[in-house]
Amino acid sequence: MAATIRDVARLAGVSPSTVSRALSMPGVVNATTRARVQAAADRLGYEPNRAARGLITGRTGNIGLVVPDLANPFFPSVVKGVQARARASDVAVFLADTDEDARAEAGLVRALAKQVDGMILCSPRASQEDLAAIAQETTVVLVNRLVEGIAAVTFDNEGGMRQAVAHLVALGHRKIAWVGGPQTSWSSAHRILGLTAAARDSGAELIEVGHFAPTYDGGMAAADQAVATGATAVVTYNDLVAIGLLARLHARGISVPDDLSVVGVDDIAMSRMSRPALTTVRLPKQRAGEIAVELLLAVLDAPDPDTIVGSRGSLPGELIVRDSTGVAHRQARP
Amino acid sequence: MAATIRDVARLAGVSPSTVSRALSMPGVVNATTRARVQAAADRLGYEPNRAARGLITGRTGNIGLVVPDLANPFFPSVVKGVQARARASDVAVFLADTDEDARAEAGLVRALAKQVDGMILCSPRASQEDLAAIAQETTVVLVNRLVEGIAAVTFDNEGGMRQAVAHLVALGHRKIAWVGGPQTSWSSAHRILGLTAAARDSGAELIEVGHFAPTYDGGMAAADQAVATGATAVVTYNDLVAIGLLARLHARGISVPDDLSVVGVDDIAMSRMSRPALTTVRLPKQRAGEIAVELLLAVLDAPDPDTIVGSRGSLPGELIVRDSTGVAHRQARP
DNA sequence: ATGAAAGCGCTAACAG
DNA sequence: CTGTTAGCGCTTTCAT
Repeated sequence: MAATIRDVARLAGVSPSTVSRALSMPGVVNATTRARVQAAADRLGYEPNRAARGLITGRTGNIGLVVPDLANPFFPSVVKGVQARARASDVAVFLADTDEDARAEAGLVRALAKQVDGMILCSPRASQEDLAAIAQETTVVLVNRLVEGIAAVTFDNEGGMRQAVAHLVALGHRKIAWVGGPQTSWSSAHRILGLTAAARDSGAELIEVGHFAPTYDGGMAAADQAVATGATAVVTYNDLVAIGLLARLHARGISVPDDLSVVGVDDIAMSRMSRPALTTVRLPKQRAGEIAVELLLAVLDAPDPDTIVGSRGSLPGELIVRDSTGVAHRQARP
Repeated sequence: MAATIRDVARLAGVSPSTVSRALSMPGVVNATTRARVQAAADRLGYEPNRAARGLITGRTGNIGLVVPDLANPFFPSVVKGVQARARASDVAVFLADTDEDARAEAGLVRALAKQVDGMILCSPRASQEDLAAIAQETTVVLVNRLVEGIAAVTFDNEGGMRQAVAHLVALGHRKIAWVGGPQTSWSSAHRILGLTAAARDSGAELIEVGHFAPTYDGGMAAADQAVATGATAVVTYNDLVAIGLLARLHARGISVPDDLSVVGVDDIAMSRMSRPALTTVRLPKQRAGEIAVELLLAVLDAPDPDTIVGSRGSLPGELIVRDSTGVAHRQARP
C-alpha cells in the first residue's frame, strides 16, 4: 500500500496538517520542520492522493480532452500539444475519442465532468445548444469552433484561405475549385468565407464542388467532380482529402501540378511525404493544444472568468508551398 | 453545484446508504424504494463522484495509458482501441505522451499511479528494471514488450517476418536487406530473429543495414545503405521508415518495385496512400489496445492475478501485398 | 430491508 | 508556527 500523509507525519514526528502545509505552502512552515517533513516524504516515496485532495479543494488537477477521431492525424497533434502543456503544469489529462459521434460526445463529457476541473473540446460535433449546456456544467474551452460565451482557440481560416488564393492567382490561376468538408463543420464554413472574399478581391472565379468526408476516401470521391468543373486549381478542406484527390488524379493520368494544382489545409506529416509533396496551409495544431490548456487554466483561476472568455486566440495559418502547385496550364509554360 | 448522494436521499426520503445500495447493489433493496431512489436520482441528474467512491473502495474506475509518441501513427491506433474498450466498460482513460523520454516515463507513471487502478504501457522505452519496479507499485499491462512477470499483449513478430520473407522468396528474391529500428527496441530485436530464421530456412541471404530512427527521416537515411548492399528487396522496421526509404529511392531514380522491392511493418493508414502503395505486415494495433484493456481488467478482478499474467496474448501479423513488391530484377521479367 | 456511524486521504478553520 | 477538529462524497460494517 502506498504511503499516506499520516505515515509521513508519524515518521517526521509532526501532525498531518503540518505535512500538508510543508508540502503545498512551503513558506508557512518552519524551515527545519519542513526539511524533516520533506525527508520523510522522500523516504516513503509519498505522493499525495489527488482524488482525496480534490474532494476537499474542489480542484482535481485533471482536465478532460475530447476529440472526434484520433485516426485523423490532425488530432494527435493537438493532443500532443495539450499533453505537453498540461504536464508542465502538473495536470493530468483524460482523453476521450468520440468516434465522430455527437451523442457520445455529450455523454462522455458528462461522465468525465466530475473528475476534472475543466474540459477541452476539440472540433466538437455537438450542436451549439448541447455545447452551451455542457459549458453550464463545467468549464470548457473549445478548439476550432466558436460558440457565444465559451472560451475558444481557433485558427484564422479566412486568412489562411486568402494566402492560398493569393498564391494560386500569382501562378496564373483564375478558376479555382473548393472541395468542402462535412456539411456541419464550423471550419469548413469559415474557410469558404475566406475563399469567396479572396476570389472576389482578386477577380478569380470560385466553384464549390460540394461536401465530402474529411478523409482520403472523401478526396478520392471528390476528384472527378473537381476535374469536371474545368478549374485549374483545387483547394480542399484538409490535407487528407487533398491526398486522396491526388491519388485519384494520378490514377486518371492527370498530372499535378502540370494539369491541375492542389492545395490542402493542416500540414499533417503525410503532406510532406506525398508525391507530389502537397502545398498546404499549415495550422499550428500543437500550439493550439498548448494554448487551449493555458486558456483553460486561466479561466479556472480567474476571479471573473468572463473577462478571459472574451479574449480568445485566433492562430494564423501559414502557406507552405510544395510541388503540388504550379502554373495554370501546362500549355502556358514556355 | 452537482447533486450529491444526500440530495438524492433527501428527495427520495431515505438514507444515503440506501441510495448507495439502490444504485450499486439493486438486488438488496426493496423494489419500490429502489424505484423511488432511481426517480430522485434521475430528476437531479445525479452521477456518483468517482473520486469519493474510489477513496473508500480502492477502485477509481480509471486506467492510465502511456505512449512514447503520438506523432507516430502506430500509437493513435492503439489508443483508439484502448478508448473504445474502456468506454464499453465505463472506465475513463488517462493518456500520457512521454515524447520518447524513458525517464519522463517513470515519472509520469508514478504521478498517475495514484489515480488509476492500473496502467497500460505501450512499447515502453523504460528499462526492464524500471518496468519491474513500476509493476510493483501498480498493476501493469505491457503492449509490444515482454518482461518477466508482467502481463502483456504482443505481436507475433517472428511470424510476421516469416510471411514477409516467404512472399519475397516466392517472387525470386534471394538477397534481402533489413533496416532495423532503434537499438533498444524490443520488437526490432524480435523481428530480426524471425527474419534470420526465415532466411535460413528458405536459403535466402539476410543483410542487416543497421539501426535507424523509426521515422520517415530514418528511412531516408537508410535508403542509400540499403541500396549499397546489392539486395533486391528491403524489409524495414516499420512503415514510416519504408515510406521515407521510398522517397529517397524515388529521388535517386530507383524504381520500386522494378529495381527494388520494399516491405514495411504496421500497415498504418499512410501505407495504402503512398506511391507505390506499400506491401506491409499488418499489425492489429487497435485490437491490441482493446485486448490490453481486457487483460488489465481481468488482472484487476482476478483473485490470483498470477494465473492471468501468465496467459499473455500474441497477436498475429497479416501480410498485405501492395505495389511495392515485385520480382527480383527488372531484367528477370519477360 | 433500512438507518446510524465510521472512515477512506486529505485540507481548512480554528485554536493555541 | 503547529496541532486539533471537522468534513469533502461516498461505501460499508453494524445494528435494528
